[in-house]
Amino acid sequence: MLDSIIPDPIREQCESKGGMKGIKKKLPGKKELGDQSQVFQALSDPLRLKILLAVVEQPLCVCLIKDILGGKVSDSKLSYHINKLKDAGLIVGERQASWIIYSPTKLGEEAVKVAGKL
Amino acid sequence: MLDSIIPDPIREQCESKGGMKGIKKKLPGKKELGDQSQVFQALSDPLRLKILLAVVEQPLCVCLIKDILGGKVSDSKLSYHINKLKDAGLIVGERQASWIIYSPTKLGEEAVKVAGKL
DNA sequence: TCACCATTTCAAATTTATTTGAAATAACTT
DNA sequence: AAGTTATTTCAAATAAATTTGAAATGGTGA
Repeated sequence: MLDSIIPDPIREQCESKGGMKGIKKKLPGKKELGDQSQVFQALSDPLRLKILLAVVEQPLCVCLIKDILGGKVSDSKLSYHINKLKDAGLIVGERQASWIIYSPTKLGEEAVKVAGKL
Repeated sequence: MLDSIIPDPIREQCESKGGMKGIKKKLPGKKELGDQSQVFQALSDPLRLKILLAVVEQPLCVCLIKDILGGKVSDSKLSYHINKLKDAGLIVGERQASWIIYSPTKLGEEAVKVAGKL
């Protein structure tokens, strides 16, 4: 591949990095890519992002999350999105009497710091 | 809302933060949430993540990106994914003779640092 | 136990994202 | 100008994510 016709400066840069083989080796494997993209996918919806940001401000039960989102979301819809965040490991829910209180995980806290930079 | 029946510790914490109103005010608006989630959505696919990581290692033309991905992607598919990254502002392409060389933007570089933490 | 509230689950309908293959551009070579 | 290579565009097909509404679950308190 490196010997086919490609821009000269690129070829040189590639070779100084061990060629295509060298570059490929630095990239994460299937599992790591899959895990990371699952987290990003959980963050890829404005509603979910807002939910995460909210519980980072303050752990909340589902009904208060709903209140924050402004009434335009059904319970089942909300539950679906909460689950996506949970499955991605961004939040956890703990039962307290009738309610389930959601709070961010370590990963969830990281993620919002990160979101701020983008 | 704050006066309906919810767990006591939660109510107190909320009130110390200016109530639901206070919490809502700290959350980003529609535009900001939308922009951030678009970036996350671009990162939410393993193939795209790999493309971004690759061009961060080394600016590359499409054909070399294709090589890195291991031949299992068609040109049009690859082009589609590259476009998503471009639309999200994570990479830019610059023409050099016959080729278009893709490299990360500032945002793209940030994003990969971030991915490492997740 | 019964009725009630908070939340989740399920399957069907809908929307959005991705894949495919063929055709279009764009720049280089002859 | 015609041919070749790199890359993109387009529309149709497929697949995946989201929304909906109804029904289920699980805890609480009379």
